[in-house]
Amino acid sequence: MSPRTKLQIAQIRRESKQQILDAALLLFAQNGFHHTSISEIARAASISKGLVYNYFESKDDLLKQIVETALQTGDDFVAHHDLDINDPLQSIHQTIDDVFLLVEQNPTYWKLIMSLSLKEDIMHRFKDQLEQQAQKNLLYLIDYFRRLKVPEPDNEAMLYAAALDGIFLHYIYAQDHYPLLEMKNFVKRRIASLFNKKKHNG
Amino acid sequence: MSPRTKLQIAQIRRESKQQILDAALLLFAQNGFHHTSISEIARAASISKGLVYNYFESKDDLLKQIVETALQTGDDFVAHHDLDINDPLQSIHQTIDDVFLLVEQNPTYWKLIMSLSLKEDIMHRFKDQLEQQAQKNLLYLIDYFRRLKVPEPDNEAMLYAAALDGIFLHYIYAQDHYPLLEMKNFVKRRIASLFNKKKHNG
Amino acid sequence: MSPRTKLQIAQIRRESKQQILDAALLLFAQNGFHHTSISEIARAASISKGLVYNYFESKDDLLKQIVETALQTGDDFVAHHDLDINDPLQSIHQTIDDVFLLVEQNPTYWKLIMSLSLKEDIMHRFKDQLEQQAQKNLLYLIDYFRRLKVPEPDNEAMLYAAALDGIFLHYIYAQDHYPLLEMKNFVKRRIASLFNKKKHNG
Amino acid sequence: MSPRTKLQIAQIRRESKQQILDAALLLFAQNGFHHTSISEIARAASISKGLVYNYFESKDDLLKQIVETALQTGDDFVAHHDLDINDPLQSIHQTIDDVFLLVEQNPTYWKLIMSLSLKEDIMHRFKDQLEQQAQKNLLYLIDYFRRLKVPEPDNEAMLYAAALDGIFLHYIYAQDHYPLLEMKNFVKRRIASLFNKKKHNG
DNA sequence: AATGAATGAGCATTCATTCAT
DNA sequence: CATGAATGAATGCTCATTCAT
Repeated sequence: MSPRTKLQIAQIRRESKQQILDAALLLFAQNGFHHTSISEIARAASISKGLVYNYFESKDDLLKQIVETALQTGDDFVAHHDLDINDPLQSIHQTIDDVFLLVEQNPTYWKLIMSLSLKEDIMHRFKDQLEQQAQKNLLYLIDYFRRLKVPEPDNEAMLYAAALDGIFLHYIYAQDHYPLLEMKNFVKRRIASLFNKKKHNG
Repeated sequence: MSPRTKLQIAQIRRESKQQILDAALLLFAQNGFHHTSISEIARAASISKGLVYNYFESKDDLLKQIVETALQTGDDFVAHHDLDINDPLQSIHQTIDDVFLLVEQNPTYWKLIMSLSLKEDIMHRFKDQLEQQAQKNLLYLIDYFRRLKVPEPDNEAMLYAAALDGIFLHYIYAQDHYPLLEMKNFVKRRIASLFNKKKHNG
Repeated sequence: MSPRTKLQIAQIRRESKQQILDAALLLFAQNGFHHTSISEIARAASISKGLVYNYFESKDDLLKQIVETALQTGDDFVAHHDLDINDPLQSIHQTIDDVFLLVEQNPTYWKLIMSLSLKEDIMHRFKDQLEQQAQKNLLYLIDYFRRLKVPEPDNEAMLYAAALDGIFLHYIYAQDHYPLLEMKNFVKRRIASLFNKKKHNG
Repeated sequence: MSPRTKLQIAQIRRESKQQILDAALLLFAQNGFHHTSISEIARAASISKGLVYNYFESKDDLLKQIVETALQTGDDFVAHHDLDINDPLQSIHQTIDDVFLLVEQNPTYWKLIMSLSLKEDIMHRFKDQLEQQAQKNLLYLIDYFRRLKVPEPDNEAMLYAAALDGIFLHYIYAQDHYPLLEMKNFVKRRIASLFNKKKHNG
């Protein structure tokens, strides 16, 4: 009789919206933005086509919200490292653990971001944000390496940044076959060896 | 108005086809496959829309031939290394020079390939070929490292393979701002240091 | 929380319905029937979308009731003239005053009616009613002119009927810039001159 | 074998475009702009939906070209009167003949223009042009009346302008039943009587 | 070999209407 | 009486592809 309470409505909205976001993320990552129709998303989310527009202004807006969620996750991850001020090697190891965890737990997100990051028509809106975040991460890495007295901290940082992105690219491409854990540990060992070598030489 | 000879016709065909391929590659890389219409390609190639279908069965076929050209270039590049059998470090340096040159000279190709490599709907036809080629390159690298007595040649090779792809990813993304030459030299130095360290320790 | 009396409910219904009608009239006249959505009407009436359907069977029904109200106003206006039987010139002047007043006081209604009157898909339901009313008004005018011994009362009546509609059309189109009062007085003067000329000639 | 000549293509294009324009004009005038779908237009023109977009950028552009044709016809009509400088009464009669002819010959155009002229969402683009044209015509009329020594030339002109638009409105609304010829002659007679009265009084 | 008119399937988006609460 | 989530038909528009010339 009486209409639903605001709480109930908010709950319904949150659930429906999440259903759409989940379905869209999966399909965008799997088939690409342009090869995913609103109809497909609706079908995958078990709702009607029209309902999508109750929650998102447009297909572009839907993508935007997905990408922003992904980038926000990355931002949160970086923010949490502001507090690490002690042992740099420890910090790097922690960072590596975190970033691998991030990718392992949300491979679909990162697949989408990587896939989109090369499509300029779609990503020019996010390019600035993406670059800033990458730059921020790079500066942390450089700082760590500098404190570890690594001889060429800038180059070393860029190399490892590239290596990590390359690893994730290969992981996403090969999905199940890739020895992600093995690579993580190897990267940590290699970085430790940089440090050890310096220590021994000093 | 004398009829063209078969040779002339073949020549015209080859040139027209190449014009289309060039225009399509540029536009696909610039604007994405789905955002490039046959009309645009025809206009860019200064021919009519209909003529495209005299040379290519479909838009997909056009893409396929572009990708195959790119992959063939990579194959040729690998094939040429079958002959290197002497100093492994020299070989690695040569390989690195070659692969950087390849990317520098055809950034558009690699941008397209990288962009497409994550779009399963488009690339599933090329995935096997791409993986085989990557695997082949990886095996060479492992072999080089093994001969250099690097302790974990498999991991080291995978790391550098990832690093190279990561560098190219960053280069393609940042285009003009990226210190590609600096990174090339740094990679070479780092690999040399792997070797030197071993030598000194041995 | 005591249940509302039937009277209260009827009161609420009447008020809600009027709110919807007012909002719809304004929006239909402002933006056109097809460019006004039920959502907009509901928002403008500060009620929910669904509630509109408690009062009106459909969007078409809503329009129908608005148009009928407008036509009823016209009918009432004509009916009130049944009683005028004395001085025809006086009657005509009175009629002109009334009809100008009607338009001045409800420009929105007449704008909507005029706008709709040419859209056959919408108005075919009202066309008969509209024509009958126009015919009735025309007959009054003819009768007045006949009693004033105007030489061609039929043509003269049709001319002035057209002139009035033309004036209202221009007024609605130009809205604020139109000298409606000036035209009203001029029309009255012209009609008086018809009469005077006859009188003098006679 | 050989492709069509440019002349043939231009011919085909002209014919197809005219087919679309004719069908669209009819349907827009009959059912209104918003109630006419591109599919309907295509069906009425016996062509495919997509072909419409080979000739018009959008549905709006199609409307624009129709309206512009109509307005151009009106412009041409006005322009042709620049040359009349002699007997004002003769000029007015000629003008009236012309404008009635214009409407009689293209009732569909004028129906559309009148119907649209009250839909602000559609016509705001043409409003300026329409008003300028109306103003120009009005000034001619005022000038004629002034030269005829009519006492209130401005008001008289506005009245007759309104009367003419009202007549056309009624004609378009009643289509076949309206005594357009009779009204034309009556208007001419009335205007002549204005003149005669003056002459006799003078 | 070459042209471009013509087709029609496919897609994003809107919106009147329904209905569970 | 009242709400707004949900539906799905309809529409403007794009574009790969075909085909007559």
